Formats: sequence, C-alpha cells, structure tokens
Amino acid sequence: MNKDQILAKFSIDPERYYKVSLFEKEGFQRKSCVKCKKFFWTIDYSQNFCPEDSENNYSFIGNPPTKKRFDYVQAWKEVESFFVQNGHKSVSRYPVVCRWRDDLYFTIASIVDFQRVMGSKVVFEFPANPLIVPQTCLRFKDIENVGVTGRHFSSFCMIGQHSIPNSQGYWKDKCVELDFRLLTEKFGIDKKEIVFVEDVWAGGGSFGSSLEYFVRGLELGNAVFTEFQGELNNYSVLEQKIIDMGAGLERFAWITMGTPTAYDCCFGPITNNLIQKIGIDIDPKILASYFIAISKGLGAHGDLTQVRKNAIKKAGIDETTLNKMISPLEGIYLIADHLRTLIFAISDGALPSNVGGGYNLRMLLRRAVATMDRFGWNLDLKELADMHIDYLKSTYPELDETREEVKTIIGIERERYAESKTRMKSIASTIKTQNKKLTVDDLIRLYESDGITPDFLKETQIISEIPSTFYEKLSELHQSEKVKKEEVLDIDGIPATEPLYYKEDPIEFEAKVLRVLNKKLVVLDKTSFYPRGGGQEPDHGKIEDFEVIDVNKHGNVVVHELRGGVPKENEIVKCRIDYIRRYGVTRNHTSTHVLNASARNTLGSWVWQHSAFKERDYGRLDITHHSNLTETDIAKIEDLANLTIRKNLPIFINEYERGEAEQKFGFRIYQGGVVPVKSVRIVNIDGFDVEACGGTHVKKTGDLGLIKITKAERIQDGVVRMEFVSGDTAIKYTQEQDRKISQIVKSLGSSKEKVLESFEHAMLDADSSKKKLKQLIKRISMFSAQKAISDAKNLGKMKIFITVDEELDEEFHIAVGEQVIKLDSKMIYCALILKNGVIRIVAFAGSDATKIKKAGDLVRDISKVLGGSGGGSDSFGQGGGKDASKLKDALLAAEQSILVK
RNA sequence: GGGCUGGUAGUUCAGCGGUAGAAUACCCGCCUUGCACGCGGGGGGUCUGGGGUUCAAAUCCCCACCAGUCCA
Repeated sequence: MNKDQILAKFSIDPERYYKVSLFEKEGFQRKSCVKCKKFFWTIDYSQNFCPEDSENNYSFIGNPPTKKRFDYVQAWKEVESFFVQNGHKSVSRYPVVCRWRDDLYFTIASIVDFQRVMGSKVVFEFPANPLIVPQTCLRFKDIENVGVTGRHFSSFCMIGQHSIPNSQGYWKDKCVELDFRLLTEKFGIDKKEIVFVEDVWAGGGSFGSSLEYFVRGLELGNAVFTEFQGELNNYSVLEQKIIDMGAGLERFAWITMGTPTAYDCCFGPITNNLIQKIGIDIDPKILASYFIAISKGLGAHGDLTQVRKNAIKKAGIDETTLNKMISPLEGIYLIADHLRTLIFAISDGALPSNVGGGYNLRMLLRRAVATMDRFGWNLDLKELADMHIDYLKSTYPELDETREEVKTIIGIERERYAESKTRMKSIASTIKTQNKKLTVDDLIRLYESDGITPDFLKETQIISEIPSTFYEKLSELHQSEKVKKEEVLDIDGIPATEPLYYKEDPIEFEAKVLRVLNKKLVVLDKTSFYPRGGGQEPDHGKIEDFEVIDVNKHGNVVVHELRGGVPKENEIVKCRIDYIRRYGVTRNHTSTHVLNASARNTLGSWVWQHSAFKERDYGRLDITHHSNLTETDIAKIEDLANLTIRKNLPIFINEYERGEAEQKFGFRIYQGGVVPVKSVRIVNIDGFDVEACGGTHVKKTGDLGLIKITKAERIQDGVVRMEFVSGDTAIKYTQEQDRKISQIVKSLGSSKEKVLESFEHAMLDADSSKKKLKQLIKRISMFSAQKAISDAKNLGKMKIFITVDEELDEEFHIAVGEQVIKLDSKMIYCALILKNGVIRIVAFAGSDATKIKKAGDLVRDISKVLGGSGGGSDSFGQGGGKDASKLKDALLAAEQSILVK
C-alpha cells in the first residue's frame, strides 16, 4: 500500500476526508495546483499554485507576516499558553534517547513519546488528553543539509499536539480550528496567508488523512489523523483514533523573525556571539536573497550542491563574499546545531561511541570539530555548551542539572578525536614517505579500518584523484545482511501460565500438566518456577522425580525443560524448586540494582544498565561508561554498594500503570530495557534506586551481606562489564583469594605482610638470571668453540665436530657454532639437541667446508632419519625430528652425509 | 548489533615459518670554551596472553585481552 494510492483515493472524496468545519466557516476554497496538481485549501482565491510552487514562497525572509517577533524560547511560551488556555495539558519533553522502544535509538517525533510496543503491536498511552509537548527530536538523515539549507537541524523541537477523540479529546474539526487560531490570534498571521495542503500518512499498519499547513511556502505543521487500519480496498476504522499534529518550533520562531535562516533565531545568543568572535561581516541583503534562493531551490530539485551553485549565482555572490561570509556562517550554524543535539542526547544518558546510536553522536562532535579546524577557529565547546544550556533552561530545566556531565563527556570525546586525528596524520605521512601507489582496495581498507577518507588523502596530496570505483566498492561491502532465526514452539491454544512466583511464591506446589512437547518440555497450568528473563537465570528443581534443567517463557506460557523423562498430560504433579539456587540468583539480582545505582552515583549520570546476567553464584552487570574503570572507581562503587547494604534499606515491589510509573519515577526505571506490558512492576530500593523489573528480589539490602566486584573490563566502546559475587559467595570468594595468597607466600618463603616485596624481589632475580645466562653464553661460547675445534675429527679439507646435548639448547649451540666457523673456515659444527623427546639439529659450515658440504643439506639429511625435516643456508641450517630413538642412526647419518658428500 | 585493522626495544615502526631488526630517545667515550652537530661504543625485548599446527611460530590457525575504525 503506497501513499500515492491512498492520496488518490482520499482526494476523490474531500468532503469525507479533508473538509473540516473551519473551511466552511472561513470560506476556504479547495484548489488544485496548476503545476503539481496537489489539492490545497485557501482563502486567497486568486492563488493557483500550492505553497511549494507559489511565487511568493519564502518571502517572509526579511519581511515576516506576523505582528510580533518571538525567538525560539518565547515562541514555545506563546504556543504553550495558547493550548493550555484551550484545555490542553502541557507535558514535559520525553528523553531523546528512546528507552521505551527497542526499534529506535532516538525519539524522532513527538508521537513516539506515547507509543508503547505490546508484542508486535504499537499502542498509544497518553498521560493526558488532549496534550501538548515540546519534544526534542533527533534526526540524522539530512545531516548534510544542516547549516546549509537554513532550515535543517540534527535536532529540533516538535510541538506535539495530540488528542484522542472521546469525552475529553477532540477530532479533526477542533484540531484544525485550534491550529488556525494559534496562527491568527497568537501570532497575528493574516488568515489569507494560511494554506492547508491535502496529504496522507501511513505507517505501522494504520493510515489516515493529513493536512499540512503552510505560510508563505514554509510548512509549519502537519496534522495527521490516524483513523484506519488494513488494506486500501478493505479497511476498518481504528478503535482508538489519534490526532498526531507535529509542528516545528524552529519554524514558528523563524517566520515571526524573518531572519535569513532559522538558525539565526533558534540558538539564542550563540550565533551572534560566534559571528563577533570570528569576525564575519554580515550583509543582511545578500544573505536574505541567498537563503531565499536556497529555500526556493530546494523545493525544485534535490541536489544540494547544484542548489547552492544556483543560489550563489542568483544572489550575485563573488568568490570573496562566499569565502568570507557564507561559508563561515554555514560553519557556525553547523557547530551550534550539532552541539545542541549533543547536549540533549548526553543529558539524557547517551554516550558517543562506535556502536549503536552513539556513533551518530560521535559523528556530530567530529563534524563540529572538523569544521572548526577547517576554518582555524579556536572555540571552547564547553563555553558554547554553557551558553546553549543557559538559553534553553527555562524551557528544559533538566539540562541545567546535567550541565557538568555533558561538558565532561564532550571534553573526553573531543580529546579522543584529537588523538585519532594525530594517528590519521601519522599514517598518512608514513604512506607518503613510502611513496607507494595506493589501489582502490588500499583506500577502502584505510577508510574502513583507520577512518582515513580519500578526501583527506587527496588534501594531503597522497593521491591525485579519488578513483571513481571507490564509493561503488564501498557500498557493495555493506549490502549483505544476516537474519537471525528464533525457535518457534507449538504453544498455540495453551492458556497463560499462572505465575505463582509473583504471588505466594511457594517452594513446593501442585499443578496440572497441560502439555508435553518434544518429549522433554512441559507446560503447567501454574508454576512457581521462575523462567529465564531480564538476565535472570531460571529456577531449577524437580517436577515429580524429573529434574528441571531450564525454564523459559514463550509469550505468557512458561515452558519447563526436564531431564530423565516427563509426566503425562493432564496429570497432577508435585513440584519443588531448588530454593538455595533461587536464593543465590535473587540475591545477585538485587545486587545488580544496588551496583547499578552505586556506579551511577559514583561515575556520573551517563551510567545506565546496558545488560545484566544473574546466576546462582555470580552476577554480571554491563553499564554504559566512557572509559575503563580504574581501581579507584571500582573501590568507590564497592564502598557505596556495601554502605547501602549496611543501611539495610527496605525494598518495595509494586505494580503501576506504565504511564503513572513513568511520570512518578521518570525514565530511569527502564534500566533493563523495554517493558512490553501495560502494568509495570516497580522495584524500589528505598531512597536509592527505582527500576521496572520482573525479577525476584530480597526484602532488605542487608540480606545481600556483601558485594564484591571480581572483575571489570571494557567489553565495547562505551560499555564496561562488572562481574561480582554477593552474600556467602562473596565471603567464599575473599577466602579463596586469601588462600591463594597464602599459597604464594608459602612458595616464596615469605610472610603475608611482605609478600609484595618478596614477589618483586623474585621477579628481579629471575630477570637478572636471564641476563646473566645471556652473558655467560656469550663468554663461554668462545672457549667451547675452541674446544670443539681441537676435538674435531680432521678430514684434511675439512674438520667435523658432532655433539649431543640434553642440557643446553639451540641458543647456546648457535652462539658456539657462529664462533667456530669464524675461527676455522674448515669446520663443520653440528649439534643434536635432545629435549622433551624431540631432537633439534643445529649445523654450521665454515666458508671452506661449504665447498664440500653445505650446512642446510647436512641438516636435511639428518632430519630425514629422525622423521622430521629441516634446511637452511650454506653456512647455517636447522631442523629436527620427533623420533628420538633414532639418535644413533642420526649420528651415523650425519657422518655419512658428510663423507659421502 | 555486524564487519575491518592493528598490538614487536622508552617511542615510531620494519620483519610475516628457519640465529629478533632499524630509526629515535637513553648511557659511556671522542671532538668542542659551551651548546647544536659529528664520530665510536653500549644497555634496552616472556615479539599482548592462552591453546593448536610444525622438527621449528613474532610469523600460520583458533580463543581471549587491549586499542582504533567503518556500517546499520
């Protein structure tokens, strides 16, 4: 089902789909654009073009159609007060990191705030009806346009006006009327200026009509009426119709200010501050005509480079003006935009990294810094961040709270980029000195593994042109995708298992066998066996006399895996869970919550649970953090966790409506990820930590006894893993560590107090022994060489010395051999070294001896006898074999090989 | 989440089955009033760790760790 088809169908019946009461009342006329045929509604009857094709579009630049001027912050205050006066609840923005949906990294529209995933379906949950929200949205799709087009942002504020038509909420008529009144009453826009364009929206299985509203070619908002589901020729009306009106706050501010770009009025004092600091001479006339040309051009065709070229021509901009005014302005806009997005994202707990959504953030920062470098600007990003936050905090007070954290992260990330760039430069200069010709494959490898772009190589004159096949080859590399399989069990028709573990949670219970699958899987009508979930490992135990070795949840059905047989269907069975195991897992689960909050309090607000795993006698918690944990970090986290244990805080578990829980405790509750149920179970460690969690927990933190972190490692960029033990396992762990130390103390013959010194001493000893041995070999090799020469068998033209050694290795014999042939060019020196049941051969031949026998050949002959192989040069060879029993044969072979030649 | 690249002397790297190397820094000596330069000599390495293949692994294979980077 595509949008054009729906639009075609809806357009046939405008009375039903588009005509709202306002159009009647105000005398709006429906027209079709003479250029693009689109239908639109207007009071200006002379208008024959839709807003995008009309002549006067973007004429608000330099000449705004409103009576008042509102900047970004003020514009929201106006919008908010209007809707609140008209019965709307104003809701605070939701996090830009979309914790409640696992198919999105970031919140991309205001409606996403209220969408919750239930199984495969999206449902809507509104904290109020009707409502408005100033939702910061992140979009990275048009990032190339940011700073250049005058209206694209990497993050923007979507004014969300949402309503469910019922006793409180309203439907199309009132929605459009409110939007119309907002523009005319609040912003003082002449009603003749307002044009509504017919469109449709489809997604997630539902669809509906929509009305986009424009003023002088600028789309200010889009009211979507989600109304139907199904196929186009066979659809039904949704049970819950939704109004999803999204409007761009940046554009509202822009149209009242009439600045050349939306950037000029949306970043508060920052843009002007930067213009002054950098010293750009602004000619408002040129700017206005340039950006009008850009805006108009963008509607006509998509190629930005071309649009830019045309606009330069149209505004009559010469090379100097372009380089001294336009380009640096674009840079300023980009930096301000990217930094603002980073502030929102980091404030909401996201970290720049090389994985997931973090990559987008890393790119933002690097683009901003690269822009600064390109122009040679020395700007303090932290200072700019402060300015952003100061400007935004009246609308978004939460940004003020994480100010320091945001600056910390930006600092770290900027440092990383600097290091990375140094590396890139050094690699590039190495390539340059090598003077090697780079193939396309080389370029791809450099880009993919070192981040060195061909543009950079061209700039540094390492390559003259970027090969045309480069991008082609690169995109080929990223085409294959893997699909993961999931096991599907036949559980159709089985009713949901009653979860006793959330109720009385008995250790022993009786239940009825509903079904047996694959001769090992059992489904009961109710169970106390806790299934695997949220990183908590399942209960083990017994069903009758069969061992339960695994428990998993499939939908709402709990499936037990048995070993040693299965009961019959419909039988009533006696069940018993392994309580000791359960208690261990439970303790580690609560410990995870304690550690998570301890880490967050110790390290910073960016710490979130990334994933977790709880077994009977150990646990694992992965948290988001920018760097490796230091020993001090670990100690501090442990200290806070154990202090919390000693405080013996009570732990409350209660069910809440999802929306209520979010409002009451915030989005911090989603540490464990998305919760696909309407009613969430909130685990509250009194005054310390609140999380939505389905797991089992102890009653008081004191029950945990002791938490000990046993290992901390960085498992990927931005994520560190802590492994830990708790309770009696933790005691056992420390005892075991102590035992190991005792063992070491014993071996060293030291005491516990002095074990470190003793160890260091032993290490130094070993070190110096090694050095002495080396020296010794060096010195003694001379004497051994002389002795070998005097003991050698003299055959006239050459002399042979063959020795068998079980104590000294190749290192020694090579040193001796080298000396031997240096002293006597007639010598052949051959050593057979017996070690671990294997024989190694080392042979040297002096310059005269090689005329008769080459060392490499000699070794080859001998090793053949030993069942191995070997070889080497004229003067030096080595080899060997496994068959040590053939030692005597080998010696014989050696002599023969030399004599026979 | 999926890939790719790298880990060798304090540092930057070469070597890519057969006796571990270069440059630089360091130490000593010579030259020089002194510094820089120059010359001669020297110390410095469990080739990230573990397993495998092999007579033989820094080198080939597998796993882990560390670092970097690209894509979704």
